[in-house]
Amino acid sequence: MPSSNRHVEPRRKPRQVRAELTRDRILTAAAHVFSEHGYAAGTTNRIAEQARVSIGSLYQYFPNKDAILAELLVRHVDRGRWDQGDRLDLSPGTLEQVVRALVRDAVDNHRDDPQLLRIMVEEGQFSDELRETITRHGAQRVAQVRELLARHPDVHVRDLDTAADLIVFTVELNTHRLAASPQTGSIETFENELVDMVTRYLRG
Amino acid sequence: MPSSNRHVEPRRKPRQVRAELTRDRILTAAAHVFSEHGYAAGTTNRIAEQARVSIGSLYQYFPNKDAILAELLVRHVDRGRWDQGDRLDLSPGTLEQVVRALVRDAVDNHRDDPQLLRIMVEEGQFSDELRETITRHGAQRVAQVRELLARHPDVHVRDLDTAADLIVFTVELNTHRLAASPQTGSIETFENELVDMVTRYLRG
DNA sequence: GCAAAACCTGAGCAAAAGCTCATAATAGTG
DNA sequence: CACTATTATGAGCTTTTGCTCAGGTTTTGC
Repeated sequence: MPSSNRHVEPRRKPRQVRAELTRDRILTAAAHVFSEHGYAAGTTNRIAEQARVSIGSLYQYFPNKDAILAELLVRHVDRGRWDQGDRLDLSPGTLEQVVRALVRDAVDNHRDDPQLLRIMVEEGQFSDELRETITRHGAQRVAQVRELLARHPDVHVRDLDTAADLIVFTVELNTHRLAASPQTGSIETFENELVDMVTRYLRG
Repeated sequence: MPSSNRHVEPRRKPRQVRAELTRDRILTAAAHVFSEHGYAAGTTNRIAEQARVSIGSLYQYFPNKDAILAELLVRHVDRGRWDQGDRLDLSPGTLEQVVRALVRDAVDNHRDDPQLLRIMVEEGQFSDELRETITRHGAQRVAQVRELLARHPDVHVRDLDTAADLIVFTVELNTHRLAASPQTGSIETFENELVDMVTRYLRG
């Protein structure tokens, strides 16, 4: 392929509704194709085909393939920010209730397309700026959970930082897996056990 | 690229030592290149270059790119099988000791090249047969852990199957992460917390 | 209704990557 | 040493794929 990343800025800015629609069709198709075939095998032609749009149209709205993935990631992060603090901030109740809220939050955040998220995080070649955003986003969440734990009287662990890190990651990954693979056991059972594990850990 | 997977059988069978050596050089180089650049960007030419071997030689021992990854995976699985039961079978001691052994085992199993393992599992396009092998291998391990838990008097969980599944996966994934990313905190601290989490969970 | 702007199309170009094959070099054998 | 089997080489063929551009269609503004 020709050297990627030649253009960096977006192309045309949609001015008509149908253009906005086309853009959305492309993004939806891209999400579908990427999560189905992976980033490398998700060709731009395949995306255009899936979107029922000509390849030319695709390149009117996105300077290159990377930009499409980047846009998908930005959208995901934005949506995450939207309902971020809601459930967690000042969430009261027993430790178990807090943990359960945490798990539910993670599940909700991955409901749309877990495969895609995985690909975005693991296969995408992003700019340093975007990578920075991702990292900061993760760190922010860990910090948020840390504060939550610090405030709860029932939490007894040696090191709050490590604990927050550990449980955020554990919940995240198990959620990934739960959503991604056709699970053998029931979802509720798994959620209960996960909540139990984290809760008992935090209780000391 | 030309349609992959045209040949399925291996090519030449090495009859001289130097051939065996070349084959090994290729595999070693492939492991290096794949874990460095990912599967898609790990080109066969790059592998050959890294192995200081001509591209022609590479294709004398491997029918196509996929076969190289497949061979790497087979080798990994075989090596895993080798020291599988050793530490775990009939491992005595407190629950915490058992769990710690479990964690150490996972760490050891990923020590060689965690990046590569990730790529093999997540980016590789394997035959159904090979996928079957991977799945069976995982299920076997879960079953093994399940038995271990069943035997220990201090284990109190609602559902042994789910518990075994949960902790195998959790330990696995956290190990992945620990090994793959330049960790912020110390390794020991993280291991201790992970062990604590699992132990407290199992204790009920 | 009409011109301009916005939008869409898809054949095809150029680079990249998988892979082949004719030929050369090396190792084994008597 | 001579002869054969095995192994190694790398220029280059072929396919794939990211992406362009010349030209057509639709929408908007007047």
